[in-house]
Amino acid sequence: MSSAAKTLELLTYFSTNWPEIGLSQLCKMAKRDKATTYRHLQALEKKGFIEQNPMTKRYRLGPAVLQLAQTREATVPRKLGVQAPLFELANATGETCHATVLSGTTVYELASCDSPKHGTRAIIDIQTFPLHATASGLCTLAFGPETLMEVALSNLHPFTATTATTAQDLSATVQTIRNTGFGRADRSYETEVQGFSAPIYDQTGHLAGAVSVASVAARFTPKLEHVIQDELMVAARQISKNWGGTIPAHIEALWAKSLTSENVLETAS
Amino acid sequence: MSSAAKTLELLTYFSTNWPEIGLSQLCKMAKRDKATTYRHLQALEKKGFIEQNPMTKRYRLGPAVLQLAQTREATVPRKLGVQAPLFELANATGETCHATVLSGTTVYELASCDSPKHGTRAIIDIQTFPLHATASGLCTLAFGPETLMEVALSNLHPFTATTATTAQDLSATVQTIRNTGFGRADRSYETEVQGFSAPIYDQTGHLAGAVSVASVAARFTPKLEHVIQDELMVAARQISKNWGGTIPAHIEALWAKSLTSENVLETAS
DNA sequence: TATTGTCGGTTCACATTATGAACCATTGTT
DNA sequence: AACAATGGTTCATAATGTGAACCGACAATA
Repeated sequence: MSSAAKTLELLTYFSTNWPEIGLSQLCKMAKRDKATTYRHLQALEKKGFIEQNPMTKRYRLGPAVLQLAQTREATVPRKLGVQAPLFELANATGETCHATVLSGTTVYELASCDSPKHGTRAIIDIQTFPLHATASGLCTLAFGPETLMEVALSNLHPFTATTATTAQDLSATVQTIRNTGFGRADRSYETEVQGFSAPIYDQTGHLAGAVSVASVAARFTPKLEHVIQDELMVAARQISKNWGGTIPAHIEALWAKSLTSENVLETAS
Repeated sequence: MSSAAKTLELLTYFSTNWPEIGLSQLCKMAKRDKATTYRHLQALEKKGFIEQNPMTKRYRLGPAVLQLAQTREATVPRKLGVQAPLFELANATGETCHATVLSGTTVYELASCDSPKHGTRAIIDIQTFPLHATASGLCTLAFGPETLMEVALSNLHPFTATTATTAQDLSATVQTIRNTGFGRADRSYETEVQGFSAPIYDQTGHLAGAVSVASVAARFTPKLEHVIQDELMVAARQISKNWGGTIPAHIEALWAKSLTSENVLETAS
């Protein structure tokens, strides 16, 4: 790994829960030598990516990141295009919703919205979504570039008892998603949470991200599933539109089929 | 310069005016070898700091910066504490206002507000403020850590005819500021712009940034100067309060004196 | 007061890593 | 067809990164 990559990696240890980190602490987290870590921190500090709290001597994120974020959002207004549909989705489903973006081979959280009374809230803990265990990740895996599968297979961390941990399991899960048009994670990341997800597309015509609903398994019902899928389609279409893309025909076809079969179930019950 | 620093430096070339940059172009800007730049870009991309537009093959800032910014602002809500006072300042003075933060030895733009009809607007061009030529920079130099002077002296770029270009000039300018409590840049960064600035403090008790007014020299009058200084004090006090600090007594004393002498002038004229 | 542990930060011999001239493949222009 | 861009790759060279050991300061413990 390049020295630059190691340096950048240090930034990922800063989070809302842990905003200030001392040198020794950071060494432990990153499992690196103190001298090395110190030099990396120096580089980051010199460029304004971190700064040292003069009181505590600990490090925290610096002003440079604000500028970059401002430029990014002015260039590619992903967050802007996600706010309203995500709020609607949370409102309609009564569950917590997320929007994620795929960049390279990583699924990043972009925004999150609690339902239904709260507005869009700040990202709290998770910053990247595991490809093999979350609805967003699986959805991205199913409809994103083929090369993602290798990355996913290289890290099949078993979060829960139902997490896919073999290539066979994972490929079966992905296949199901490719057949239905919806990502689904049945308590595979957190016990007691069912995730549903739909793909988002931008002007390139490729998958750009995913929108998902995290439903508490306890209060989950087939009727709710129906509502979630329904609303996910609406949200995915709207966000794609806001991002300058459209849902590809083959996905729409899957969704149409899915709806039909659900209607059949509904009329049957 | 460390390889990590070089890598980070690439990020600064992305701006709202120039959001997407190709490999060759970036090489020219950074004056580096193509292979080197390419490897650096790879590192940045792998960590999500940039991404490649699949259409144009050009690079742009990635999603990772959004997360860092979110964490930074959640940790140290600088922007939040600046918005309202800056708007008031722009309103009251009728000029464009800026807030800057000092991080390490660099003065970063934090927010900017056009007057009086426009709201707070995005940062457009400048991202860091030269210490020796801008009101914010000079103010920071005057009331910030002593070590800044070395940094300032190492880069006395002559922006205009009145830019301080010698150690003597600069130290005289700084001395004046230390006597008045206000940073001032008389067409030393842009011809036709008079800058005024006041220091901001946070909970550490040290200077944390500056708030400034960029006044068009053409429509500048002693009366306007009075208004600007008056409003700068209000803004600096409020922002310092929002950042958990207060204006130190010696600065307040300078301001009080400055006001008195102005009143004398006023009654005399 | 002496001891111990931890902190942020520094040194220097060692070797991994970065570097850039020259190269290739592709695309659009003249 | 020749040319000039582009993004991307190779490999010998050399600069840069690395980490065990060290330092001084501070805090808790005995």
